[in-house]
Amino acid sequence: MQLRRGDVLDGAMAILDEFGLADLTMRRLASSLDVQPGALYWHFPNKQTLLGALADKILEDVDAPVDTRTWDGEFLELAHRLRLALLAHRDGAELVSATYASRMTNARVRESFATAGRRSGLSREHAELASYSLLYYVLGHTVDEQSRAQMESAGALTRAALSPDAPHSPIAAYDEDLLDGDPVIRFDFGLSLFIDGIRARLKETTHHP
Amino acid sequence: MQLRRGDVLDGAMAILDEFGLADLTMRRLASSLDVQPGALYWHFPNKQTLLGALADKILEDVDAPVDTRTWDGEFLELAHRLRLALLAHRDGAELVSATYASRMTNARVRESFATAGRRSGLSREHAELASYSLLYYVLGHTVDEQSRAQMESAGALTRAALSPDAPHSPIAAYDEDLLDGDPVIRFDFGLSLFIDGIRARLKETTHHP
DNA sequence: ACCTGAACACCGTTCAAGT
DNA sequence: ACCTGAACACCGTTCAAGT
Repeated sequence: MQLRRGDVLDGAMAILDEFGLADLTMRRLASSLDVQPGALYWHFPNKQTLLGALADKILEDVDAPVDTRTWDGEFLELAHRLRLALLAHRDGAELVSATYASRMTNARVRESFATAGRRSGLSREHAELASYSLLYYVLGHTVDEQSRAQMESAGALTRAALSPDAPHSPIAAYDEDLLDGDPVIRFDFGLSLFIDGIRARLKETTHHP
Repeated sequence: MQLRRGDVLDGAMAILDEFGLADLTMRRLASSLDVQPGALYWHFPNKQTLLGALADKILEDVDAPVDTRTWDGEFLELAHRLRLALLAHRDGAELVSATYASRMTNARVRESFATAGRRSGLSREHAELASYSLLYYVLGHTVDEQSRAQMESAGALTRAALSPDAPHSPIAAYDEDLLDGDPVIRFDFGLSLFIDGIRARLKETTHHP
């Protein structure tokens, strides 16, 4: 039977989940689908585009309508959904973050953030800016969280083993306990910083009109 | 004369600045230094470590002592320094962001953020968490800003030309003007969100002790 | 101690030719 | 329309052997 665009994407997702982003090569993907590498280039112009489509698939349901009456609840819901979608696939955060940076993924999630920002009372410009800030935070946090989790499951690597050059600074040492806290609580802290920041901005502009 | 570790780093930085991260390969670096590729592996165990050292060099002066009496001024100063240091080299933001994610760069900048957070009155735990949030924001913002600037200087590529698959959504259309605003103002907006968020948290804990 | 030469095991992409 | 075969121009890394 013929190879379909969807099959290529499914095969790519399977390799991602099982072996990670580093092993997701066009050649490996081709051989897992029992075709020659060149065959993939009939369905996708290049690897970057394929990864973009994969990122879109990961983010598929994140921007579904939110059932909340408060704007801050909407932010929280969207941010949590995004985080969970990224964590649902091995290297998911890294993949989406990289394809977002290369503008190969659609920006629907960010637009949802912006819509929530408008609902809060922010101007269009400020809502847009806030949406970028929030996206950067969620992506950065989740890339970090996921890579830490994967390092741990890969055999409890120490910081020293990973960067033998850098002297283990005394400040870095007391990090440990914090890094081991509940990831959702850590995530929510940054989120609350943002939301409180937005709230402060709203008060400012409504008090002297 | 003999090849020194510093020469390798200088050569790497020269390639980065002239040709970008994608062209910074071990083979290209070796030939620019008139040595065989294998020679580099006497000075650095692998490419990742070399990039880590390069990232550290880019961040060298960011965490110098800050001469400000207010904690928010300290945050602003550090964040601005970090942004400028990243923008000072082609693909600097991408490089530092990637090596930070792979934990091959020392985290001194983040620790400076954390110190400023403590000075504001935040608990150690909250100061640490805030420092991560701020770092994610600055890195994400600056990667985005730099890649946009480089796209523009590379010949005014349109969004459509870069991602021919994704339908140009109507919402994305009114972005344009915002994206063209003063980058520093855009940057400061996100920063102020954070700082106001921290301020809100401080009020909370000091009002009912 | 520091580097060469040469190999190993890969990459992404292109494209004439086949069906 | 969809894919094969085969090539092109690269990668990072290793390691015996040289000086």
